[in-house]
Amino acid sequence: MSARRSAGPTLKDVAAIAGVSYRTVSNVISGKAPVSAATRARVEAAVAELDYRPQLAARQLRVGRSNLLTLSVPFLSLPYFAQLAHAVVTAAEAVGYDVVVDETHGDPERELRAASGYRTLLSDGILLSAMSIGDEELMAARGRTPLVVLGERIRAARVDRVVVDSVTSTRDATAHLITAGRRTLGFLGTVPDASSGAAAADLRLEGFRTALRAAGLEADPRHLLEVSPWDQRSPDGDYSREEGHARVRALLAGPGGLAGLDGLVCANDLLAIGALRALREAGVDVPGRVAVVGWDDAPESAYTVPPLTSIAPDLGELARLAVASVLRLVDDPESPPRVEQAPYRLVPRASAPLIP
Amino acid sequence: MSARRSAGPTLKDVAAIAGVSYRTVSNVISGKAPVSAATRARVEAAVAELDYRPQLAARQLRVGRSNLLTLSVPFLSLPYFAQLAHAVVTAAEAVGYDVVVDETHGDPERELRAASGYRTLLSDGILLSAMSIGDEELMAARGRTPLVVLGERIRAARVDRVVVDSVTSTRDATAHLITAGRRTLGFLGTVPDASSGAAAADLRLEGFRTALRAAGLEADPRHLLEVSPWDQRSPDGDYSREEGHARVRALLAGPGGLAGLDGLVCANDLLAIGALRALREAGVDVPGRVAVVGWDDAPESAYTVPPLTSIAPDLGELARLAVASVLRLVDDPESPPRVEQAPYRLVPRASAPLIP
DNA sequence: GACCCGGGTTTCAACGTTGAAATCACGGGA
DNA sequence: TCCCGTGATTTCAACGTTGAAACCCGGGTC
Repeated sequence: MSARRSAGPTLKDVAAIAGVSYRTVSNVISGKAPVSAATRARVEAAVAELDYRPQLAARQLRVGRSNLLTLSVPFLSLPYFAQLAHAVVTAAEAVGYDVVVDETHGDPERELRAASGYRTLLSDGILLSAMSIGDEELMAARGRTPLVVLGERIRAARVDRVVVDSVTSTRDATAHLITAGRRTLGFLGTVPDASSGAAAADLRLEGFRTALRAAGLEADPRHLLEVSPWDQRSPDGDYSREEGHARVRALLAGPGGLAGLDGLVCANDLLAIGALRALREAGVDVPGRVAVVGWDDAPESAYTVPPLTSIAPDLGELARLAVASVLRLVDDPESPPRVEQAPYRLVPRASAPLIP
Repeated sequence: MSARRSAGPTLKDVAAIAGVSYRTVSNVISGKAPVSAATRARVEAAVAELDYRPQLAARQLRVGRSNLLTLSVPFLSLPYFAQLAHAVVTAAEAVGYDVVVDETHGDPERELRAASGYRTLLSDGILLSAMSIGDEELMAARGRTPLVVLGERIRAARVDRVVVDSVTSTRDATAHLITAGRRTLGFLGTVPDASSGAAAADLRLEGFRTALRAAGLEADPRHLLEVSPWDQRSPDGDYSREEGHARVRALLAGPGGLAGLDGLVCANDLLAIGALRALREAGVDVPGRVAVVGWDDAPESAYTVPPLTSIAPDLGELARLAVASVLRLVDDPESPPRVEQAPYRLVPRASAPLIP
């Protein structure tokens, strides 16, 4: 026997029981038109009896809205994106929207498909956290669905974006180390090829350099630690704890060892957590000998040994701005693109105390 | 000026350009009916020219499927649920489904709403990870939408479930400590009120006790550490690092102190991570004096100090089983409910070595 | 040469909802 | 008494797609 379509009562079924036209039932449910108290009561009873639920597909077909947003991120399993997803779901819910989560695994093809709205045809808007694709590709691939880009990888002026300023935030983090008296600073997380790598990392490196310049310092090239190129098969990408661990261990094992390094700025918290482990394994005191700062303020960063000083982006605000932006585009597709900034703050912890 | 509906070309638009009936365009796209090579080419050209995308709402209305599943979890920001969401999205994608993520915050009302399918009317099935509601409530609230429950909180026979065996897994973890020579064991994560608390925690406690009994041991009641009741406002629930930290600190500060405790089984990794911090702060050597095991194998657990021994549920398999179950229900709503088990394994790390 | 077959294509209707406009009931004002 | 207005309700059509069935046409078959 073939599986029948799951029936489900319709407006007409409810109407039949309540003894009214199905349009009246619709009126009761939507509240758009006035309905007498008596009929309203009858209709509501019938709705309850049948456990009627409006069929969103039909409604969407009629009104052209699905009240669904798509959030596209590389990996939901990374703390940053998990937090982001949490924030976006919360922000969307506050305005009556649900969120479809799409994972791109950092695959350029999947990111393009996400930008085009391919798998998500029924969503009213797309929030895309890009990791592999560039401006031109994005602009070429985007479809009619309103799109807001999260993060600084994309810099095209013609698309809406919500960002946290990587340059100034990392500058602040670096300045924090300098204020604490650190003079020989390193950066963990440079990327081999600027075009294929994560742009945010470049910007953070730029912020690092800006702070050094402002203090009249310069970084030893040996202290700019490059991470491995992106690997599709790795579930964690190249900004992982493993990568941080491996890079710092390599530095320690290298000819110069630490070579006087007394402060390490990491492109994100996971790298920093890996770095902490490598330093600990080598018996290097943190923060005594080397101070460490991260970027993300992952929940676990308050529980590392020592607790990690980090840049905490305001993801709640980021999500609210992003949702507001995309809904603005839904209302008015002609609305000119904007770039909005979400705030951040430096969270000082023991890995980089102000008094050394 | 009112915002116009975002137009978007339809089958008819494509048909007009290609010079065929719109039904033929549909045939080309669905591939259900044979189409000559010539017309296929013309249609495909027209599709490309207009950048046509089928309107899923209309398709869904017609065929009664949305190819959308809803995953409902308490908090996406907790590592376990983030990993779970990742696994579910991946498993769903493999069979052509997208996933809508719903966060309940552990709110019973929201869990019931999720079970009923209220906010997710257009999804073909629901995967619910319940935290607050019980069997009867769930059975009363569930609607027509196929539902699969994840986890052991719900024990009703009349609903499909996919679980990881909490009792035997925690028994294994406890036995691991006993094998390593630990004799005075404690459990972190008992819940004050069995009915309102997390059932998984009860089962894990049961597994803990089973292992003790099998070894002829008994737990000192002082070593059964109860966590605070669930608090809606806390973003992390009662199974948090903070809670683990606070409870173990309280034990250490109490009259008996550790009182000989040499092994601690934790209901999840976050509690264990908090416990590790409290022990470290008090100068208690782990694993020298106290061995610690967790449950979850959160990614960060490999990077704690010392690295945490943990039970690793196979979430990939869990997700695949869950998706398969719910799709089976979609195909055949009458299909009798099943309970399926996902495997787990013990991941030994330094916090609980076999040789003390 | 009439008939059938089947690939290719089209016509028709329906999925469940809502905007727009028509209809109805009723009471108050002229 | 008649008309109007307003609140309440209904009729009508349409959103874009697909299942079912009809249609068309050229090539065998007898």
